[in-house]
Amino acid sequence: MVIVITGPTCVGKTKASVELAKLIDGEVINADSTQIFRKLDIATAKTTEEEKENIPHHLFDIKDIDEDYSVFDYQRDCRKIIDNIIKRGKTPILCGGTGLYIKACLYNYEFKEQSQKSDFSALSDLELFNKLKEIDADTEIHMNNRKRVERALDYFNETGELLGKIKSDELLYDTIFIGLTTERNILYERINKRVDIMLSKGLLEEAKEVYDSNIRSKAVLTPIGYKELFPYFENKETFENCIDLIKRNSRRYAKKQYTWFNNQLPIKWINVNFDNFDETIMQIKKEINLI
RNA sequence: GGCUUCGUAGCUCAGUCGGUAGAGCAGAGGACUGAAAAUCCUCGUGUCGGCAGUUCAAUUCUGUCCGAAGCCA
Repeated sequence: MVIVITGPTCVGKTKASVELAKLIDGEVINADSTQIFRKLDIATAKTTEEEKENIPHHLFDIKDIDEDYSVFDYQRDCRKIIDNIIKRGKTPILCGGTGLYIKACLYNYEFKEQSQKSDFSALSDLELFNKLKEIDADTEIHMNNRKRVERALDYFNETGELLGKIKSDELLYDTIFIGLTTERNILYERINKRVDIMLSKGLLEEAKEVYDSNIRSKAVLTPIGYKELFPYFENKETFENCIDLIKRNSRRYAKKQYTWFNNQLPIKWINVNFDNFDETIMQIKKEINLI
């Protein structure tokens, strides 16, 4: 059986995964797109060595920030590790908030091995969209979502299939999806407070290091907590405004995660008891035993 | 105490030469197969500070009261 511990940012997934692993002889697999990368520690709220409590952890710190990594890679890597853990008689616990990674790994998402990005830069958004309309007259992809329009065209050229109309509703593993949650305003307070805690742990220094590296890869520009501080390093924005932006983007991220989870995964939601976390762990355990 | 300016959406403000109002931000909802902490879409009724007057009609003009800021005593 595979256990997924997910939910919005800042609900205590990390802690829950370790506590649960201790209880059921499990191993934790990272399901967070940003914690894949080395050096991105504080901003991504990565599990520290101390927090791991000797529980095996997988897919953390496996790439440098100038390297590329995508859902395709994750699917391959994660499945390999899941199979290995199960073979050894232990329980894999996927822990993280990147819904797409979780779904791509556990469901019958089919990616083709050889994929190339075409150069569409000569075409305007409208021209590109019209090309997509030719192959898929009633596409649901919006014209302004250029990234996805381009991907749909490439996908059609490679596979002859229409992106967005692929079925992926078959679960490949016996899985239980646990979603940790709490009231929206409590979560937002926690997020705001955590950014301040991150600062006290050295977020500014970490961000400065990333900034000074001059690397502007996906790994650097995707997480919340670095790019927002760049204007401050360039004296274009006040420190306070940059920090507020980090908090705001984190709150929006949490909201978007709810939208995704509620519409894409069969999640069993559990209200976190922050004052008595053991009780929360017991609730998770109870859910697992029902299976 | 006197004078001046201001009071409009959760916040910052715009506007109505009198016909009950709209931007940005915040916020909410949604989409989702190689950037997913990404990318993209949709959503604005609020005693226009209170009361009274003029008017067919006042958030807009007038008076007064309340509140805020500034200047003069």
